[in-house]
Amino acid sequence: MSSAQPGKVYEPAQVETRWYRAWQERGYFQPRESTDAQPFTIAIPPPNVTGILHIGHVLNGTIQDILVRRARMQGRPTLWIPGTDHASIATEAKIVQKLRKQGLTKHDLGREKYLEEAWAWTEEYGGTIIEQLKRLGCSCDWERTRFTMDERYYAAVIETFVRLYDEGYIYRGERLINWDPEGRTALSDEEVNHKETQGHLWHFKYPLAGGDGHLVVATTRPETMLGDTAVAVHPGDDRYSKWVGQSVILPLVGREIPIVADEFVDPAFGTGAVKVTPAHDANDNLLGQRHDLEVINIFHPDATLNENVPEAYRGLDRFVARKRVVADMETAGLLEKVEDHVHNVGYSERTDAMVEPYLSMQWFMRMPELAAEALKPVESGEIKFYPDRWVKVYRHWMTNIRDWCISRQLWWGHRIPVWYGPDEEIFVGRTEAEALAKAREHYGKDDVTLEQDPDVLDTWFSSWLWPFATLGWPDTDKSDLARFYPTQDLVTAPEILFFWVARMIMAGQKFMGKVPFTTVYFTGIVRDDQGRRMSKSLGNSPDPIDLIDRYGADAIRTGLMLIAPQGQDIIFSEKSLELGRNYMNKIWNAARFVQMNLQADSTTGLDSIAEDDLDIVDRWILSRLQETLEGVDVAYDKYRLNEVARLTYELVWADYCDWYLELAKARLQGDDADARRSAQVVARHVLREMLRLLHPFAPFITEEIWQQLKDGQEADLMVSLPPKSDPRRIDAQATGDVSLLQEVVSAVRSARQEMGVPPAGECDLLVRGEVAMTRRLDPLAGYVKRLAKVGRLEMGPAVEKPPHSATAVVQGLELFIPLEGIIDIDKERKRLAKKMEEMRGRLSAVQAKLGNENFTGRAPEEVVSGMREKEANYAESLQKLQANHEALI
RNA sequence: GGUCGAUUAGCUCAGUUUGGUUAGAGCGCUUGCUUGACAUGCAAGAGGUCACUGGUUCAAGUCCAGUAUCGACCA
Repeated sequence: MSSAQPGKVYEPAQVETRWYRAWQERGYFQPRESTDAQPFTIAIPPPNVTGILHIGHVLNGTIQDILVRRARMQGRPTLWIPGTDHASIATEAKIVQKLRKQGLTKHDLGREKYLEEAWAWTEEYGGTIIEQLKRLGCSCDWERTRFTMDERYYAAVIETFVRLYDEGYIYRGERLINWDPEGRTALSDEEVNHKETQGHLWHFKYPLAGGDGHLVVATTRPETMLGDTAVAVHPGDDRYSKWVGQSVILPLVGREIPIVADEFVDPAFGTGAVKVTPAHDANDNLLGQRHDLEVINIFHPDATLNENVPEAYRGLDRFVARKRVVADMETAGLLEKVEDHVHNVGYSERTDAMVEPYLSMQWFMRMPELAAEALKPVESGEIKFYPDRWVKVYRHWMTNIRDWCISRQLWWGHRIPVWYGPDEEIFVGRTEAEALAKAREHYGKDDVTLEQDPDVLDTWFSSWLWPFATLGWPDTDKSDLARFYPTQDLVTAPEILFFWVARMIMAGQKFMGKVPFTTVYFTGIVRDDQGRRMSKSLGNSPDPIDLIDRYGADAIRTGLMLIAPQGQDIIFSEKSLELGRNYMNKIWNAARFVQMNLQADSTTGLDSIAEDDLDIVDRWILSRLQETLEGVDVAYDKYRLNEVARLTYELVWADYCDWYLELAKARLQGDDADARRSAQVVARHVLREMLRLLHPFAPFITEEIWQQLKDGQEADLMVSLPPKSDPRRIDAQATGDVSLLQEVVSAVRSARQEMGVPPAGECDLLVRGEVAMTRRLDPLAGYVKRLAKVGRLEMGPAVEKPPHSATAVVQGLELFIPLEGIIDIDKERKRLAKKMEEMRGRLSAVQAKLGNENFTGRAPEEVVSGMREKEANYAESLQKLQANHEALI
């Protein structure tokens, strides 16, 4: 693969498509064949099949790809399984909406035709998000892409239902469930979002049946009064105790209903008397059971009123009915007052319709045992959460869990494998034939007609199998399953901790006998620059593909990771993408520079240079590289990817580009052939190691540069090795001396700039200090001259301060820059005064500590001696600054 | 109401796990620079009572308690 002469500005578009295709063609996304190394597997959190990529997916996908690419470079057989889920309710809502535009309902079409529509929809929009993930650079094994409605996956879902039913975990019952009148389906508790809503508290008078006076009840939902079957008060409430056991006449309906006493009633809320609607409120339902109250359902499935209410209200929508009831009560003189009231109202996760507690026959899964089992590995640390505070949230949910309503009144999904006999007898089977066989045996005859349950299963009832159903379960002998289960890391948003993560753990234990992963990384939420959650309705969600077009995938990945601390929300702004883009451009140009300086004999490894031939700045950058590698390993172990990104960024930009390459120029552009070659080899070596380090974050640009720098026979970077750690490269002497050099250079630059020395002109520099110090600086003199634009450099203990010079003090060294005719004495005096001020501050802070006997007596010896050393240094510096300040003429 | 998180420079955030240099970065701002890799750049500079109040400690941005504000989840 060849590319044109690299330009000054990195252009990602062409590089990215070219490399993605090449990797795919070379089969790098598939796990390597068996090696001794332990496989590394990640199952993607399946996005909705008809969904499109948003910035949250970008964050999530980037993190997974970083982990996967690192593992792959480490030589592990690596598998990232991609796929999508069918998003039963969301997809169905879209299709129903589309049909509505054509004036049709799904019932007009019939189940079969409807499902054809759904599949057509899936074909049309499905796969978009998969293509988008490719643009991001995700190294998923696309040949193993799975969909929860695939034939094999479907069979796995049915299999689990049958097994769980046979074991008694799944049962059918009439319960008060969360009903979504928009989607016209039951929901699980987790699919209900509670939002604070501004409402009212209406005070209604209910006349006593005895004909003498009335009771006042307060309610937030007036329309449900039509289904009231009691009024309740607290048993200890003196205001009402005389009426307990009597009854009231329900206004507008005329029904006589009892007044009951129940501990549940809060005497302090409203009037202390509440209306009781057992069919439409969870608490009222429990109360109704205790008092054996009648249960009157007043709603149709679409939340219009049914035949159980007076004729005038029938067919009205619940919100229309609310107004009508209030108006009628007012007309009847029974509305005492209305108060503003903020309360929590449940809304459907998917359709945002107000959820109606609704009495209905549904299928449920018994949860407490599964939950107790699934709590153990998280408590014991077998599964680790990052950040670990989610353990507490998990524990709370797992110990307060309720049974899971798994049936949905939808058609798009896995149809419940239950058939009913003419007498409603239940037959469960993997196929109709299996159910029929059971039925024939049960009834003792062949001529049996069965009807299948029309409902489908909750989407999460299929995605909880994701880590093993994607690998071929229930075919347990399939090699994928044996080889890649359990997976290692899961990367997901905390909002689906209960929906998905917890249930996957349960399913893994139940069906595989092993937990499905060992690490769960919870990402934060990506917010806009005003801190708001990204959402379609707000229109504040940028299109990631557009961003990739404009900045490049690498820039987005690195930009995002630099600002994404583990598990914290991210305030997204294009500024961070600019940062990423500039960073990529920086690397590009560093590589360009290195290449421009390479000669045929310098494309060799570091070991081609004798240790003695390494310059001190070579030893320094190699030491910095090593420090970074060690820090990066620690950060990876703790899943602190932003720290990995930051450490790498600092090495690349601050150490390598700003200092090392600038320092190396002296040799690269000099006449000494050996020095030139060693600089080339080290510059190339460190660059290559940085490419390895950065590859998981920025796969495209690193591969592109790698190809330009690699030896002919070397592997592509993506399947190459991680950077090689070598603790012997840590070099304290080089680090110390180079940092002295940096301080001297910075001090001279600062004085020059502040005194207004023309940038192009050279100045002289005189350094006065002890021989031990100047000797350290001696070999670096050439670098000082070059970087600080110094002409004549003189060092020694006896150096005289020339008149009219600017001064600086660095680590006890006095720097004099003669500026005859240029220096502004006043300005220099102020500059020095400021430095002295700063130094006095430090000195007095240190002296305060040392003056405290408790400190000298109780702090560790090395802290105290360190402090004394500091005191001496500060005092010396201050004294020198002061002397120079006074001597300023 | 319960639980958890956040509060550090004008803005966005690191740093808090394991208390001990002069609290860092990017953006923005000021000044200078067409420096033979890069103006998507280089150099220099300004900018911080680390939300508040107490406590522990020789020592607190860091540990503990409380308060305030914002946010998330649960009820």
